[in-house]
Amino acid sequence: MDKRQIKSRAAIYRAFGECLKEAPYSQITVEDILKRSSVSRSTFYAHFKTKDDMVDSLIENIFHHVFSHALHQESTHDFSNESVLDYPHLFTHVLYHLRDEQELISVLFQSACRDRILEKLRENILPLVSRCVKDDVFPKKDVPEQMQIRHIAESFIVLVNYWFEQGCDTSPEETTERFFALV
Amino acid sequence: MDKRQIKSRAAIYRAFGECLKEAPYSQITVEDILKRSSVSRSTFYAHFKTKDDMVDSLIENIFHHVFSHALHQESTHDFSNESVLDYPHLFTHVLYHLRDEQELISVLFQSACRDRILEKLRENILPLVSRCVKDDVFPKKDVPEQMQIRHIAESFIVLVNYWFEQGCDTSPEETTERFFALV
DNA sequence: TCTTTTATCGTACATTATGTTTGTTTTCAT
DNA sequence: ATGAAAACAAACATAATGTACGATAAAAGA
Repeated sequence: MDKRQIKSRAAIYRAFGECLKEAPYSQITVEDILKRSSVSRSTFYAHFKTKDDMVDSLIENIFHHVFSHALHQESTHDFSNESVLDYPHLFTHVLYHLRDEQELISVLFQSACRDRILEKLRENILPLVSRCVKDDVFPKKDVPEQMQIRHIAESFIVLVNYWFEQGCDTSPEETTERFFALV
Repeated sequence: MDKRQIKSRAAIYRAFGECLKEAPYSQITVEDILKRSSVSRSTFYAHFKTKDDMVDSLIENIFHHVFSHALHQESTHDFSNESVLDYPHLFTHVLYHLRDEQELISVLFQSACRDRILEKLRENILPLVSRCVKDDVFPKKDVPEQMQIRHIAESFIVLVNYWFEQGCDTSPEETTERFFALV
């Protein structure tokens, strides 16, 4: 991607994050973002169709960073031998990357975008948890398997939420331990 | 409240619910709601400051119905004797009332309002779960108590979510059983 | 280095949404 | 029946949205 595009997008993302500290999502206008980022109106609309579209792109961007490594580990892992993935390490890994984006994610968690970022987290975590359950990493419960998968995935998500609320006060390793203690 | 006010509000709520089936939340304008509800602009603004305000009021309204009975049971319960509240019945009760509002809640769950309605559910469920944990209804885990409370409350919420996604296909009683099986 | 491509900018503009105001009509409560 | 209060219609100022265009600056490629 062109250097200028990267710069524009970064400026927009940053400005939006700052706006979110001062006003609720629905009250932030494209106008506000333009002023703060010093990006011109036409440039904004050259990149994004709407404000919503911009936020989707921002969230996409965050999770690309968070999960690209985890996915890489998965894809390079040799499934032909019977060994099981090191799941705790994988979750810890995800937590490390989330913490890297702590400032922006914290703001998003407190905003009306919260749902969209949690949805994205869910989308990325579900396949991971799904494989865990199929590998019998967790004790089976007397409920439909899909329900248990959802339950465990959501447990991770709420843990992440709690973790961020506390300002990521515990280490990713410890947080993973707590996750496994809970489910 | 005046009959006319109730009628106006109901028309607005209904129209909004219909709009939500056709367009994402942020694209729905006050204009759309006015057309659909046949309520005049000035009336809308006499009731609500903004669209967001209207949604808050709508959600408040739903949960008033859902929780007013449960809270009543709690408040009339005699805490002076040592008996413990019938928690499973209480959760079942909440599920019954949620199911009564199934149509509207289902739409809200799929919209950008999702987060606000879940937040409200969380707000109402947390005190209930909090008391459960203090009454040792659930097995203690080796994590901070607040974290466990959050975890269990969120488990209930995700269960409700799942339940609605499946079209409330199981009975409230059975759903409560599953909840207790999970946590 | 020179040229071509492409992103950004500035400005202007049409369109649409917001929120307020005013006077009138209808409906409710008593 | 009558007064109080709510809904209405219409008009309005203000502000946001999204588009268009030529000019300028920066990056990419030869």
